[in-house]
Amino acid sequence: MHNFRKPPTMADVARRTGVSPMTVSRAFKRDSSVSQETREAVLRAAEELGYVFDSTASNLRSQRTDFIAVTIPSINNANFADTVRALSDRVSERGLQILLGYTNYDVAEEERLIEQLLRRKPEAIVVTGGKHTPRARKLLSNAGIPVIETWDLPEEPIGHVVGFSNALAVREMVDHFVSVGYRKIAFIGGDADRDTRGTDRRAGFIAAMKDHGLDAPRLIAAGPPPISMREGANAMGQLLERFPDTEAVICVSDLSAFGALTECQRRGIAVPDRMAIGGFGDYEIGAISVPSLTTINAFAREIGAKTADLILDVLDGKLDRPGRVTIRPDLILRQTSR
Amino acid sequence: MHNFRKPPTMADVARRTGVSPMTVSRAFKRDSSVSQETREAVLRAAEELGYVFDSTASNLRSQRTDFIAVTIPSINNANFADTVRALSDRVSERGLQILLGYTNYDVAEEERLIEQLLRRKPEAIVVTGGKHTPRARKLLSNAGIPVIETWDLPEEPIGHVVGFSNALAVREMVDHFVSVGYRKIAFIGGDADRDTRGTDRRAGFIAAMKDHGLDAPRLIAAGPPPISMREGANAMGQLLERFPDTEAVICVSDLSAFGALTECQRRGIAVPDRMAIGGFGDYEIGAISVPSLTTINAFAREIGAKTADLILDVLDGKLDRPGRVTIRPDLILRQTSR
DNA sequence: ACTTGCATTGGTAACGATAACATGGATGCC
DNA sequence: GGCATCCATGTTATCGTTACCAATGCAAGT
Repeated sequence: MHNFRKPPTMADVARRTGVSPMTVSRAFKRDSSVSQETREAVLRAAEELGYVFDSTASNLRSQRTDFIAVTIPSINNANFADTVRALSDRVSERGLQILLGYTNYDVAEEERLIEQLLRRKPEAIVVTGGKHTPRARKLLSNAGIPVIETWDLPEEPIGHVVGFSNALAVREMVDHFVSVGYRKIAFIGGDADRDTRGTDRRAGFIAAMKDHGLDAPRLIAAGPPPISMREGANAMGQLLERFPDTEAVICVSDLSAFGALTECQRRGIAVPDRMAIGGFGDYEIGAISVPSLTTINAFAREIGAKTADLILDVLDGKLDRPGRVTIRPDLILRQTSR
Repeated sequence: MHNFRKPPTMADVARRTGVSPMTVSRAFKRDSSVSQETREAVLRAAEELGYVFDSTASNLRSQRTDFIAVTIPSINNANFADTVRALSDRVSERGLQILLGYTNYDVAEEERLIEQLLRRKPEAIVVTGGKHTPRARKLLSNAGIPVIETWDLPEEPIGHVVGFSNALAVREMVDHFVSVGYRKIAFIGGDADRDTRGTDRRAGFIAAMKDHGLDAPRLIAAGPPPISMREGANAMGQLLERFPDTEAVICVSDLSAFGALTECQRRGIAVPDRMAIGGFGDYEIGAISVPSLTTINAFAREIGAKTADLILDVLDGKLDRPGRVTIRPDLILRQTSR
């Protein structure tokens, strides 16, 4: 079963093929100049020996790992997964591989993760969000590789940015809700000090309400992020008890919005007639639930794709100053609201 | 912004601290013997210089990467994400890092991915499923590292196994459905030739039906995996048109089951009275939807945790023969069935 | 006093690929 | 024919860390 001999190296393959190790190295590269027959002979010998290319040596000597480091808050979130998938698909065409880590929505954890990832010497690093510890900022700035902040529009970006304003996106929903007559509007989100995007959305909500001359006392904190469906349901329960006259609620994500919807269904509260609901993120569930969810499409896949384009441009030297790609989220009106 | 000097190495830190590079190296390891004050001096000097440990050199020299390679069918699936998270949390305590790749439910893609991952010289490799191309099997066998197949119970495992029988799990649901009186039971799954776990579940369904003396002509193929909520809804539509007298349907996952449920809701079909629905995977949505979904808990997190335990045992030399950890999925009865 | 043992530190070589440069031979052009 | 050019391949040194072995100093034990 196990093979206890030392695994073969390029030197072994070279000896067997009757060429130099350098030629073997070239044969394993895409576009190096090796004759067709030599390459085939090398690859055949490699296959016979069971040779497996050793990236670790290549990484050290060439000072290239072909890693793109990525941090996301949670591995179990369809929005971030969409972004990573689009990013991964795009950069893998160019031989780059994603090195993924998750922060649990915690900037201290993010700092640890960033340090760990940078040790692996990635070609670029993509972080979700624009809020970081001072040390994390410093690590990123000094890393000497492209840094891309996503899912946010930081005022003082570290390097490149591909994102959108969470506050403005929610504002758009508030504007619409007010325009169709809702006044007593609530917000369901996470605890203020953890989920920075959620906090931005809440801030956007409050500011927008204010601009319409409306107070915003109906704020339900559903716990530390991520806010699950279950927590959304519980929050809706709280909301109905504390502010029974609420007409509409905006939730920090479609997941909590769906949970809130189910709570209404369990309590026999008509949606949207007695209670309107808005979500965020355009998750699949919002499109298919009955009633379907009014939500905001943040174009998760597009964020990933544009991030990939940006990285490739920078690595190709086609972009020498920080790029700033702004995504415009889209309000999607469905059955849970007028 | 960018720092164009060559980044500092251990030698630079050593010079600044007034010790040898070897001592710097030791100071960066957890349990190496360096005096407390030396370590602190080294770390201080490193911080001042902005030194970042270079894993690539370490990996080559020590022949250790501290990577655990993992392949999953899709990055956007809560079950696999749960497994990866549990695995990651557990092994990261020991300084190991997950190197993740996804196969798009395709064994050819899996083969490419496995080869790519093995080049990075991981300490162990975890694959989802027990079906692979012959070359992939060979690559894994010859890799000289622990191989763990998960989410399945292959008859001829390559190395270790942490999984369950997809066929038996579905059988349990069929047994229950029959015991409470359903006879005309359908199955909604993916196309037969791609999703191997889905195919196993379908096979388990057919076999179980047969054992009850029941035919199983009501098989809806909803397309290539993964089967989304939308596809589940479409499949339910097809089912209702082709087999209108169906009493119950078992879906390949909770996602398609929820989609099927919503289609019933749109068509005014009472669940479970006129149509019972069963899912698979115990996703959050199944617990919270109205009505809540009868499903099968495959213990995704436990698979990840036990895989981690197994890997750590093997790496510690505490396990010298292939391990086989069998998970027993659990039938969860909820409101979409009797 | 002398050995033994431990804790701490240092010197040297090596991990396995490839960047940089060099070379031999074929081909093209005037 | 002579010279430039290009293609395919070889030689040498090196990327930055750490395994391995050695050495020093000091405390404890006999």
